[in-house]
Amino acid sequence: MLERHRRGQSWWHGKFSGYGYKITAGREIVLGILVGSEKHLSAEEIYIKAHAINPAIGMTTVYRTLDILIEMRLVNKFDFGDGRGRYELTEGPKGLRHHHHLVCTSCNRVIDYTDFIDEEVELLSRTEKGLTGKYNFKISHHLIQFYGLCDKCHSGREN
Amino acid sequence: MLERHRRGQSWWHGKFSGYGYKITAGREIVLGILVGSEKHLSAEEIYIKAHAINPAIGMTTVYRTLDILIEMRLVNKFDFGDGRGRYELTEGPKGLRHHHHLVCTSCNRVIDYTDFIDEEVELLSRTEKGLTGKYNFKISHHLIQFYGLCDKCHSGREN
DNA sequence: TTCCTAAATGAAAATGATTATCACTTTCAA
DNA sequence: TTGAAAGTGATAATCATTTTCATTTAGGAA
Ligand SMILES: [Zn+2]
Ligand SMILES: [Zn+2]
Ligand SMILES: [Zn+2]
Ligand SMILES: [Zn+2]
Repeated sequence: MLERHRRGQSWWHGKFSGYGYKITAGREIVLGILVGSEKHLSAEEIYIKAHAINPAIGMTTVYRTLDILIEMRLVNKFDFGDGRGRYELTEGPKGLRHHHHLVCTSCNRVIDYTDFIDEEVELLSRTEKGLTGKYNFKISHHLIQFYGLCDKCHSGREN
Repeated sequence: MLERHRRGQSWWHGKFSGYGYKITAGREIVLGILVGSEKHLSAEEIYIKAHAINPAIGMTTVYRTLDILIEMRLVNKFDFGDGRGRYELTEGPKGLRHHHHLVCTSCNRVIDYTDFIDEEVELLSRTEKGLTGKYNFKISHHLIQFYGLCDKCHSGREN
């Protein structure tokens, strides 16, 4: 699960061709940026980084690449309430763990947490099974977010 | 918990003034529309209904009213991936039950489900407690969505 | 009830993220 | 090597949401 990373061919090459997509410089750079950051990047932030690496890359390619990465389930898109999409690798290489989010409704800060994840995921998979049966829905992934006020935003208030 | 609904004063009047907001015709109509629909309405859909009731109501008021309803935790805003916000009453009058969503990534259909909710909510409240302690985060609400393909969208495909 | 002022409003313009267009370039299988 | 299909960037277009600002209104005080 980890040793395929040091092949000459990057681990995602097979995935791309499996979906009928070509491997291009722009796509490699965008994916590389996501692999290299822990943060939840916006399309523009990715564009700036990509553009710094190779100024030939345009915004359009960033969006289009993100779309196919999402389709291939390599990337998740989130909405944290700040008016722009936020992109993050699904659990992938780098030992990135599956996690959920705490979102501050005041300052939009996002905290990843992995505590309680095992229990949550266990319940989710049971729920998934039930829902799949009852609604004949083919579930591919889930989203869990808690909203509230982070420490900085609720200190100094009474309620 | 239910008897206050048949007062002359609507049940939400206290809530508005408690937050320092005035009660206006536009706000009453917007809230009334949300109370009267099961669907997850977009701002524009609400605007159209509101405008039909009272043509003086503008789009701006719809957005502004939704903002304060969210602030008062009477309404939740969702993102189902179709590029526009979707608004729905939180559990309120009408015996509206707390529920979660199944979102079809192909046709954007949304199914509310309440099955398994009790178990989920029980786990969530334990998780909440843990997260509140560890991250000093004041949690006010949560979001759970499952994504996948609805029956219509995955019939006739192999994977 | 009348008055007064902060709050609320609508129309219109502005914003800003995302998407569509289209002529040009690149990939890759044959 | 080559050609068709896929990919691309610059630019314009879209379109949901927000801002602006002159005007109206809600609701507490008198
Ligand atoms: Zn905060
Ligand atoms: Zn995250
Ligand atoms: Zn569907
Ligand atoms: Zn719902």
